Amino acid sequence: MTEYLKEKIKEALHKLDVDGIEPVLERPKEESHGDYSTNAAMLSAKKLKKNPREIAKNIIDNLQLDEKYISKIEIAGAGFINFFVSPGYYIEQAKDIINKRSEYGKLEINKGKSVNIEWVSVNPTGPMHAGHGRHIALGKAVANLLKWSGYTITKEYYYNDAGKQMENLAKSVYARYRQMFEPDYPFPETGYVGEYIIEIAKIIKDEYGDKLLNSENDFLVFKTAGENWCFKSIRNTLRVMGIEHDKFFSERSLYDDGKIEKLLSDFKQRNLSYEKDGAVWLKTSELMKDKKDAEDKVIVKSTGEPTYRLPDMAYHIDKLNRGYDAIIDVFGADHGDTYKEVLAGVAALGYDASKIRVIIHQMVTFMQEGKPVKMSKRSDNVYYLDDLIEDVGADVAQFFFVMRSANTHLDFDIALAKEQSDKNPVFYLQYAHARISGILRNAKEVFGDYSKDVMNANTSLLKNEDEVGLAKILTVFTDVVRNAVETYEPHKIITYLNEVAEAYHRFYHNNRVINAEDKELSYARLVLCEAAKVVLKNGFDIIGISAPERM
RNA sequence: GUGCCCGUAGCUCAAUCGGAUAGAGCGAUAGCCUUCUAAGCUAUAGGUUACAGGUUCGAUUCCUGUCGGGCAUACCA
Repeated sequence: MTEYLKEKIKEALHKLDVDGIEPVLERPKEESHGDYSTNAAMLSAKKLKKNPREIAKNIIDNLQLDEKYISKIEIAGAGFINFFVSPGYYIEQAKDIINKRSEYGKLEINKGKSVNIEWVSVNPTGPMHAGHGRHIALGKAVANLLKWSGYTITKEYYYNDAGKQMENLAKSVYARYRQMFEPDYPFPETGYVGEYIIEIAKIIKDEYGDKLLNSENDFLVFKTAGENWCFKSIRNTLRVMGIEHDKFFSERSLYDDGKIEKLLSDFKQRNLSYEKDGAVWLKTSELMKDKKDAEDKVIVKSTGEPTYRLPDMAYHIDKLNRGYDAIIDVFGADHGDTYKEVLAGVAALGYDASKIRVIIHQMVTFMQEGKPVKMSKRSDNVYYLDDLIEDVGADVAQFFFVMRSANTHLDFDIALAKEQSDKNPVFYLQYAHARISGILRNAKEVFGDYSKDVMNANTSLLKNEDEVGLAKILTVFTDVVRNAVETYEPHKIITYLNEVAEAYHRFYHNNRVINAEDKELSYARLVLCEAAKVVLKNGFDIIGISAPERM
């Protein structure tokens, strides 16, 4: 419908010799303003040097619309043109929704294109903590959105197995192992203090006994054991969250393939890097001219080890070379500044960095009884993601993390999330789905297998406010998905589903669906139920939560 | 100090490229279960959109400044 009206309005504008403006078509909040509204006349006012209301009249005179769709057109306010859609159109759409089922809402805007989305990418130095949850849930929902927009998608996990952090892990495990024989053996100042390190150390002790006590200079066993243990933990949590990556990309492989050295020499060759104080610097101040006080950044430390920037750039170049049409990175706000340097470096070597889109999300504070939950890596006072999922459930966690816009700070109310009651916003949505499912089960008992006949139902019987209102909201799902896709904002789906659930609950409350005495009306209303179920289910799929048949 | 994000109802947050009377949930108050799931529905109260300017037909949205919060300002990633 949106497309249809837009097209028609443009045609009319063309006839009035107004080209090159993009009229906005929106759904007004106020019902008396119609179902769709456009500001086309206001936008043309300057060009035509006429009163917007007068122009609006001219536009309408030049509009050729199908009466089956549009029942009334009005000019209002400063020059808005309001369109009233025929109720019958909405009702008719419900059958269409049922036919499309799991395809309803899917777009083709990115059909035939490929996208790579990289997220999670937690280094295997420990189990994931609750704060990772937002990142994980958001990435999952964005990945779903990309898929719905038509992309062929590759989900990727990049992990740093070459840097200091892995060494640190190895040292920590070694220290815990040795402490089992020598309780006074010192634990490294910057070591990982979590309980899990002791667990890993025990595994090593079980396998090797005391044979590795003198391996201060060869941490390989400890590193490998640590990495394996941590990855197992991480993957397990991801599995519980319903996430499976297609590819795990190791930072080390970039070194092994010589890509780091190649990159370094490329920068040198182009005179984009220089040596100072024993380190190699990248001329980021020149590469990022639009940023006022950009400083040059170190890419190889004076110790000879590259900083994270170099492998990060090499990694992105690798992805670009793999030929994706788009590359998505999901980062927390703590990485908000650094990716710009990485992109600048990539672009400086002639790669098309505009293909890379970075989604930044702000941090999370977990609230318990009105107070923030303290988390400290130093003291092992960590709220792990596994604990959170155990406390509130995977669905609830997923929902809460995606519920809010990513670029605003999130307060996660654990008590509210735990609440198995009407206070919990997840259940409001899932309950609508379960409720419909219950009615459909009932319908089967009363009418037998009704599915075929329902498609022939006499939907002209549906005309009260609740019925039309529900049908109306169901038809805009595709527009909502498109909007969410374009902005990479899955929370918009939740806001919308809330409206769907609201419309359904109201409909349910005022209209009995199943009535053995009135089969015709029952069937007509079952059409609405089926269609509402499809929309809820498809929406849940995108945000990544389950669609319960019973609650 | 500087850069990024944010400031909307008592609390947590929405608000379609700048649109019409700024909306939900929680909390508060008052109602609704002999009828398909009351995890529901209905109604009421609650706002100078942090503050001060600017841009224009029109600003929560864009620009400037002030105040307040988060993150980043490493040869950690």
